[in-house]
Amino acid sequence: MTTGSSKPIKTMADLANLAGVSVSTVSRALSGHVSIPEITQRKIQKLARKHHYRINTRAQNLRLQRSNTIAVVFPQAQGSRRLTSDPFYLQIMGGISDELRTHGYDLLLSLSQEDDWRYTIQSYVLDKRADGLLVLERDTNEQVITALEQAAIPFVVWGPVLPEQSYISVGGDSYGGAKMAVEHLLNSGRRHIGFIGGDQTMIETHLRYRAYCDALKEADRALDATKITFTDYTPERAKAAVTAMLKAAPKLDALFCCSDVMALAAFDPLRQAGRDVPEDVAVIGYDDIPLAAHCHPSLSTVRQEVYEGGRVMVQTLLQLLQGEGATSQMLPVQLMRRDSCP
Amino acid sequence: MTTGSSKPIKTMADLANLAGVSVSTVSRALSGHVSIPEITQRKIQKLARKHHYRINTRAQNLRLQRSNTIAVVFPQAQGSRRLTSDPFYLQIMGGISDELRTHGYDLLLSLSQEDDWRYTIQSYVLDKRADGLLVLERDTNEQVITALEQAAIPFVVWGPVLPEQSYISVGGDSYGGAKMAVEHLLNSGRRHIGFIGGDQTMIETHLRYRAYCDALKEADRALDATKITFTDYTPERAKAAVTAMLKAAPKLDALFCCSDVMALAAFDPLRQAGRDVPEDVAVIGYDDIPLAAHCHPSLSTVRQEVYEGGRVMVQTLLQLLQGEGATSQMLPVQLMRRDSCP
DNA sequence: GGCTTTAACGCAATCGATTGCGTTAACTTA
DNA sequence: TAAGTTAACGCAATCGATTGCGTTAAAGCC
Repeated sequence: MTTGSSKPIKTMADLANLAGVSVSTVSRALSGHVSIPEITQRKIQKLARKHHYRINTRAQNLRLQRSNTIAVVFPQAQGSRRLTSDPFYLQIMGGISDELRTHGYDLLLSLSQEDDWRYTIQSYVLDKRADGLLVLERDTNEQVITALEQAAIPFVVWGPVLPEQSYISVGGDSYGGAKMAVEHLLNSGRRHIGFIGGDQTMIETHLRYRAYCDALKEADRALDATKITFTDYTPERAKAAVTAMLKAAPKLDALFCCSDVMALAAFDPLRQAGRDVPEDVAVIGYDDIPLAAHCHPSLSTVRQEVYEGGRVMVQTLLQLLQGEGATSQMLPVQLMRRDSCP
Repeated sequence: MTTGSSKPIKTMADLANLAGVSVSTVSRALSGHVSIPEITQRKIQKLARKHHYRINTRAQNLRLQRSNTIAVVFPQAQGSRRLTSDPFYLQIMGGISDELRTHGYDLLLSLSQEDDWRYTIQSYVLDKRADGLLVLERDTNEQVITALEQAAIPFVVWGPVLPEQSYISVGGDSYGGAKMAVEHLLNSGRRHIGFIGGDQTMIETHLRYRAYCDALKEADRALDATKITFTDYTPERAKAAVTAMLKAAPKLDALFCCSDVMALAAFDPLRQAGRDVPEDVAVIGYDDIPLAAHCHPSLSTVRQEVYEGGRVMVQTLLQLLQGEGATSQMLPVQLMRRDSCP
């Protein structure tokens, strides 16, 4: 076996030289075009393998007017640090990454601050660096979605599906999940149920809050503003919120939090106030992050199939890109009963 | 103001037409070349802005033989799910992303399984889709690093700096951090200190284990195999490890864990066994994830400046790419004394 | 053998930029 | 006014691929 490695084969031209044919023939041979006899195809393919030749994807994409890349953006509100504190995002990224790879797409990541939105959109899609966008959190005022729609950029948003929405989203059943959780608290005999959510303008928080209200109403319980807090999806803010809530509403006997990270952070002020979980205060979170089942007490929570959700987002976006009609999808959620509210 | 939007300006040729000059002139005007008088430069730049023209980065990069992109790979060992369970990774990604943006680089992400390593390397760098690589966890057997070195691909690894290493890495002082932690446990009067780490072949775990051994030795304590477990960086495995350890070593009065997620997962089996934290068993973790300060009891831990670490990795890689000499960096760590071991 | 058919492959334009070099016209100088 | 200088800009090659169309030569047919 004489692997005469005279010079590295970097381009099709190199390979064409070596094979004694033209670049066109190499291109067609590698892509299996009919006009090249199988014998020649195999010969050239073999040569390419031998010299570890790989098509330059970027040149190919330029020629083919595509990018074979999907950009993922996290439009994190300014000041929010949920992004770097919540494993939720890692799980969804795992699903997105795996699914993109099976389709041969690259993943361009942008952990952008709110300010950078317009720039990000233009820079990624108008530059043709990405074929489409995956948006992992709604902008609070939906400016971004409007911008994306105007720019005619294919995109899929993570979030609950609303009846009248003009864009496509994939997300868990926020309303249903929260309803199950609050009803479970009510069924456990709890009467003073607190709510801790993210920013009020977030659609997810909004839906979960509505579910909370509806569940209380159906149980003939009145709303009590002292037991309702809209804050930020971070442990710090959640902790502060619970501390304040305990002061304002000492009879609190249950807590529904819009994320597991917030729920876990609630344990500390509760214990410091002498309340046992779940005996004195039952707690239910949201997401079912890996730690939820393995903390103490283990956390009851609404499980979202987030990894699967990431994969579905990709599938949906690719359908959009291929011009097939795609539809929003509401993924089922599941109440995980654990020790914090058995 | 007559914004006659006849047709969208997508390419330099469009813009050149509009301005009545050649493509070359537009190119030079936009890049501020001296041979174009300032008057013309400003005129063309203004026109470009007016029509929201943006240079096609991919074409530009092809021409300039660069990619302006850095790829981040997570060589997760098969079966390990740390990737999608540990906020550690999110923090480091935040630093990487922010720093890359300030330098105008794109971020290509690959959450690859071990199998895909060779493919990933070839596909990203040999295809010239990325100028360099950031590696977020060492392969257990360092095969990958060898492959990268052979392929002459610029890369920077996250991890502790070893005296004789041939490549460049950025990481916290694993040995020093662990030493501080175990010494703090000893100073608190603990005598039966357990160790829970990741895979034994992981350099970080190895260094922390050596620090643990050295600290015990210096305190004239013998090693006890029943109090040492090498497992996986996930809450499930950590929990199982602690349960087993409590059976085998009932006198356990302290626990040092190689990640906060493992430490938090240790709380549950400890409590179930009737041990209070920190009264009966003190616990120290590693990383200082956001939740650590806000759980109950709040977690003592070794803080790594992970966000900053991500930024340093990028800076180091960019230095490498510019041909400047770059050096490995050991970032300082800090013992955060909280309630789990005050 | 001459003509048509067709298999196999090459030429050259193209994707959207950059850049060395050549060209044009205005300006300077003798 | 003719020759030389220089400012301003265009031509065309180039990065590494793809592809419509044209060309060549062998094969088929009468």
